[in-house]
Amino acid sequence: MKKESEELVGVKEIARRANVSIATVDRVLHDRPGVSLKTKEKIQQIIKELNYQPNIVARTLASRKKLKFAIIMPASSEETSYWKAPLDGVLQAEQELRQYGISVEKYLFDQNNRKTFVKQTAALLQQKPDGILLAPMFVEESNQFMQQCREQSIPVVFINSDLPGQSGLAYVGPDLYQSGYLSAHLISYLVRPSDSILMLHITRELEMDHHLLRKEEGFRTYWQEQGYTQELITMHIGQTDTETIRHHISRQLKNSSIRVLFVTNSRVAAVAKVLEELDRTDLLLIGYDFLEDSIVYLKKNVIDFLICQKPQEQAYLGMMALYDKLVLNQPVKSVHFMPIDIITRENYLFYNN
Amino acid sequence: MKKESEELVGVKEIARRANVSIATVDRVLHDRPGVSLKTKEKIQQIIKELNYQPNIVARTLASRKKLKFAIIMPASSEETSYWKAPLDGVLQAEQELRQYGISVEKYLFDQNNRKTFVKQTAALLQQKPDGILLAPMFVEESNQFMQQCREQSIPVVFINSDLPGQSGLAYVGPDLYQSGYLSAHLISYLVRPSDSILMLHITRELEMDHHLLRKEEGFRTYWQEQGYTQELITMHIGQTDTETIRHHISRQLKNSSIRVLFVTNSRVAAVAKVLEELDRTDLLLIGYDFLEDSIVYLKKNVIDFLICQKPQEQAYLGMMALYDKLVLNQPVKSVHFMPIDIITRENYLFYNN
DNA sequence: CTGAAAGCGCTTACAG
DNA sequence: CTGAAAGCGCTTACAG
Repeated sequence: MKKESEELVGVKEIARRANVSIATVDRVLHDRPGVSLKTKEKIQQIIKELNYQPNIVARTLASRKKLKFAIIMPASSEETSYWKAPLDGVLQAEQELRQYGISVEKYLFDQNNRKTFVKQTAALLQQKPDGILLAPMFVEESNQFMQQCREQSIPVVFINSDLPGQSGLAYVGPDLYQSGYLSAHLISYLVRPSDSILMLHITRELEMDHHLLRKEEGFRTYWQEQGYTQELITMHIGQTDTETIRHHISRQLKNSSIRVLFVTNSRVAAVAKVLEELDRTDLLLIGYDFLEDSIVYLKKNVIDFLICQKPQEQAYLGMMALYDKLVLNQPVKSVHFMPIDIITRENYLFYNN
Repeated sequence: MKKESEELVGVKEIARRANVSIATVDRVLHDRPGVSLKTKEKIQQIIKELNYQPNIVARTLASRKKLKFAIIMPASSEETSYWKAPLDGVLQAEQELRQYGISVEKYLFDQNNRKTFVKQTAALLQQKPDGILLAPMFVEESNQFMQQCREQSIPVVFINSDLPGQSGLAYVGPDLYQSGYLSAHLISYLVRPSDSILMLHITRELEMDHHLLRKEEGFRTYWQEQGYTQELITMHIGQTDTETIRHHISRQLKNSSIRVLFVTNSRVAAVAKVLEELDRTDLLLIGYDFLEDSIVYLKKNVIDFLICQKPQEQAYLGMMALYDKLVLNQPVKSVHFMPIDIITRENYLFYNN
């Protein structure tokens, strides 16, 4: 009985019961104007009674509406291939969404050059996309961009990191504080009472530091909560070339009890290279992200742990959030924290970004 | 130009070019009989030239074919709620697949009683499903079941563990050997030279042991490869009640240097309970699976690490493999190993089964 | 404010 | 072996 009624529920049946045409039902369904209040209420009542669920497949086929999504994120670079993964996520989403008539335009910028970001946002807005996926690396410029999106009523989803004080449609990415907190926990198993820990922020753009500093904050909080007394040395290296890194690290290692190095981003591969050259692979090295370079050192046991946050999935889910909102008209979770994955020599083969 | 041609590609255009009706194109598309070889080849040629991609949305809408999937796995029980997660994965898939006309029938059995499995497989086959998701707990009975599925040409996807010597459509689950190997690596960071390790297999059904023994094998291999000399005590506990577990563990702990306990399945929660009662939470405890009970002890720092393999996703992906094969006619990866996740007090909040 | 009709790109009987 | 026609459940002009 229940089944039968379920079979019948469609615009046609609703129209029949309301004594109107399916066009009118469609108007109510989409809250379009041109329906008398009385008819509207009657139809809404029937929709409710029947617990009508629209057939998304039919809707997609009939509506030739083509949506345009735009993404803007850093380009993968010599310096770090991190951004290849999010782009892959975008590509995956694009492929799945293509059959629903959604196209995706990609705008990449140089994460060491905020001007390229501004330029790309301008180009992007000219295309008048229906939804935007944004990796907000530059706080100030991103704020301005958000302002424009708001004016044009274009929903924006953040990935990788959010934008302090701004709320887009959703954020998909790591909880940076917890990420640092976790690292501290992990490291607490590895250090002896007399060891020191060297925490390294390796980045050119100061702006990105709010990112790294959140991790440090989480780390320090854990350390204090636990009452650990090991020395914690923090260091900022403003150049990302091996030369500079080697210089600073070898100096630090000369006269100290450092036994653990914690790199707060994907530059851990560069540190691994340095440690290998210095013949100090005995040290424990922990860092971020699942990059090919890093995996090489993970296999060689130079890097001990990598903390990853599924960059590909971040982008994929971000795109799907736009789809849920814009196509399915579904509510979207405003914050979606990614799992914090710990990668080792043994499980890396099974890690899917 | 390219774009224009892409717009036009559909059965209609193919039919026009081949000078046939779209019905004939459809026949070729689905490799149905009733087309002369000459016509068939001509059409295939055009399909290739045009790089025709069928519109799945239209196809789904037009084809009122209703597929029936069946799943058979253990029921979640008092003893362990592990199987709740895979069922959730099935439910999630069911919801997404419903709109494509796919229904899912669930057959659950008691993992401590192989007769219930046999009974359920019989009931399942009577329904003549188009595809099956199977957690093959009982090797012999599962083999017989597979035989029947083969006779009826029903594709089967394994989850959780595969079936030695049998190949279904696909396997989605952990690489058990690597899982044990990883545990050993993790534990190697935690033990001091004088410590001993207690490895615990807690299970009633001997049959399931091939599962656990694979993990032990991986563990031992790592330990040997690395040349570690710490004592490794293995123990099988055939009852899963707290009483029995306490009895065995307290005996072991009495006179030994044991400092790490490694439980090879989800019964780690019971061990945690015992350790708490014995006031031996100073010991390091590592086990499997993301169960509520275990998380409680993880938070309390009684359990130190949990190794998880996304049971929910296993089932979800298994269902999707059936969909890819049966609906989209796409090739399916015959083995899909899950990532090996390490869960701690700090990252559990961000873990999605 | 409302409805009749065409159409989205396929599949499915049915007729020949 | 092949084709004309109806239909899947919606949306979209268009006419009134």
